[in-house]
Amino acid sequence: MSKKVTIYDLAEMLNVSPATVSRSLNNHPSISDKTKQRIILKANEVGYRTNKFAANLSNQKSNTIGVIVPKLNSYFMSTILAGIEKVANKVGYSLIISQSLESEEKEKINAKTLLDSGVDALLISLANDTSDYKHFENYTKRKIPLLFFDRVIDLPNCPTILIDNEAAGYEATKHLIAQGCSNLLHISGNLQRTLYADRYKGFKHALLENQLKITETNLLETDLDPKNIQVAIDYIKNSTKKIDGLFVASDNFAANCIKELQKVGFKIPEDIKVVGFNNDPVSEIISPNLSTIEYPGYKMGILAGESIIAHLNGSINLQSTNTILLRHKLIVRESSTQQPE
Amino acid sequence: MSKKVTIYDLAEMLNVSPATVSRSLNNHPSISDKTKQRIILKANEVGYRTNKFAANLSNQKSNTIGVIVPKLNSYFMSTILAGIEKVANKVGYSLIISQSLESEEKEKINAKTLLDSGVDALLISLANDTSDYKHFENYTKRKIPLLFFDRVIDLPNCPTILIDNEAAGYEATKHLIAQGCSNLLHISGNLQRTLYADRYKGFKHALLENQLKITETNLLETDLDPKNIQVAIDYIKNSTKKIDGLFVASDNFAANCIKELQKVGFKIPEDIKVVGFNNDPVSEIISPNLSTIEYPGYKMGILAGESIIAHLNGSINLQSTNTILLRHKLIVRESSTQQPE
DNA sequence: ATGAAAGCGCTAACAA
DNA sequence: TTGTTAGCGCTTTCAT
Repeated sequence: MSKKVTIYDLAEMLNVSPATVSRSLNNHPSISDKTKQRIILKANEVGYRTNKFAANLSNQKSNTIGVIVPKLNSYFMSTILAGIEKVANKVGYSLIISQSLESEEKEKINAKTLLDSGVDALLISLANDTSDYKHFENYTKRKIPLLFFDRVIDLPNCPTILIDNEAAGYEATKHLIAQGCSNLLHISGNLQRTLYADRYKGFKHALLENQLKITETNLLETDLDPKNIQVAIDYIKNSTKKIDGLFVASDNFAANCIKELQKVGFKIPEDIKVVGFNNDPVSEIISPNLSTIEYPGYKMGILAGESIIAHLNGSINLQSTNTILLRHKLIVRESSTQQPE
Repeated sequence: MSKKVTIYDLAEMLNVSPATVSRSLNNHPSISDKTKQRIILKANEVGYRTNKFAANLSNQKSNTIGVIVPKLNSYFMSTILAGIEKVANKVGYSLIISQSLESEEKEKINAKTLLDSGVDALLISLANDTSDYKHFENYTKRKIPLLFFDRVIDLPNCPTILIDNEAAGYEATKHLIAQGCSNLLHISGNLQRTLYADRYKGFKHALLENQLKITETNLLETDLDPKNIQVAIDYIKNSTKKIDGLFVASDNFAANCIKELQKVGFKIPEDIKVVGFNNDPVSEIISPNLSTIEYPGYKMGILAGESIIAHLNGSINLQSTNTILLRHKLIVRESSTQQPE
């Protein structure tokens, strides 16, 4: 009874050929509606389920999209994933998701595994660690479309989806300066990733534009892991010139900074004004509420999914659209403004 | 050059049979080490990659585990997923992840899709909506192992991994009572899910034990979505008896409650003491810091992954171990205690 | 220790 | 419109 029924079984039951069954099930135009109906009816009746293994082998495609993210358990990433999943699922693609845990080595292994699994396309946000991109060559070689989002790299023919990080960094910093800050610190992620490098660029641009000196003391490069928040706190406490403005490349890290700074007696925003990044829900929970850059994660996921699927369907040529920039926005809250009362 | 090389190609190159190649690549004992080496060497040299489609078809298994979660973009869920992914990946399983978005209908579709994709096992945390479990029958019928975590249901032969929600609810409530609360409100999730029903049971148990009357006004059933926080705030504001203790089934919702209550003039913990659930990072960001129940999400993921893999390997029989309870812990912070100063 | 050959279940080119 | 048949690439039984 639970023996699997194949198209051969169906063919036999209905006195047609397996090919006719296959065509009917795939709604092939050359089959008469009548037999189509007959076959589909029977198929449902006996609980026929197509064997994807066989179909995949025959088609050399899997209706599956691979995704590699640095970490699954981050609000930002899981929001992007939710967006990707939403669109992929709608059109019948499944997602094979894996995490690199910020390790280049694991990213390479994941890329290989996904390649072997026969994913039709790969979406990826790079690990901080990654400095060599050979593991993607197998994809391009086999013409498997590759799309980078958020943590991107410019590879020939691989589209990227991101925001204008430099502009965002510039706006955040300019805002801090406008609020009266003159000794700014930027807490950055790994500068090897262009998104962080770009935010830093924007930061410097704003300083320069306002005749503020830039030295290496204006930058603290970290892994943005709240576990290591103490490094940042110590840096700020021990800074020779009193830091009065903080631009942090992640809300989560920024919120933890605020909390810890408050513990050691700093007043936010009076002593130090803070702007974060991402508009994570935590930015509205922390008190004072955190100024930040709105980063449309869900939308980015939707767009990444849609782009790759459109490409797989052949309806657009991704090679030509090489970079998609999403709109960001500075959101000003209490953490960076003079309190009126 | 990028033409795919098969075992036939290798066989030809090395003047052996495809069978020998296949056996060598799978490290079959009956092949001499010498030819094994020769074949593996050649395979690497020419960049041979096994075609999973063909292997899957032949083996009728995919080295793939399906996962259905209510929402991808929740700290708690993505933490569990991170745990599952970690162990699965280590032993060569890939994860196909999909989200039900709290809809029974989508859960059913996901279950079907994953079944068709030929997952070797399914891990699932139920949608709030789900009230009928027929969509899992196809799995049990085909002897595909099924494991429920967090949002579980008792199905024959399906193990479940969860914490003792009743005990946790009891402890949280008892703690509030010990802190002097006498008019408690429990903000629950959908009571159709046993985890919420159990927390509520524990809540009632604690009230009863302390001779506190239980009426329906002690319970507010919600979807725990911060978007709908206002419902809870209104409920609290309009309550005839002044609520002085709040046990909320989610930290995220609890944190938003605190924030909004403060906005309308309530003092936390002076007016209302609050205990949340999950030990989400937000619980240490909100001020006052939120008392909560530590819920070992990452560990739950690890365990879910390990259990299902052990079962797939035949090394343990999951049918016998039907329920795994993880340890929880009440964490007391400022949101539920009298401030000394 | 190795090889020959029959599947696994579906698809598609070619025929009818 | 439908059927025949040859793959897709790997695994495995049965010989040798």
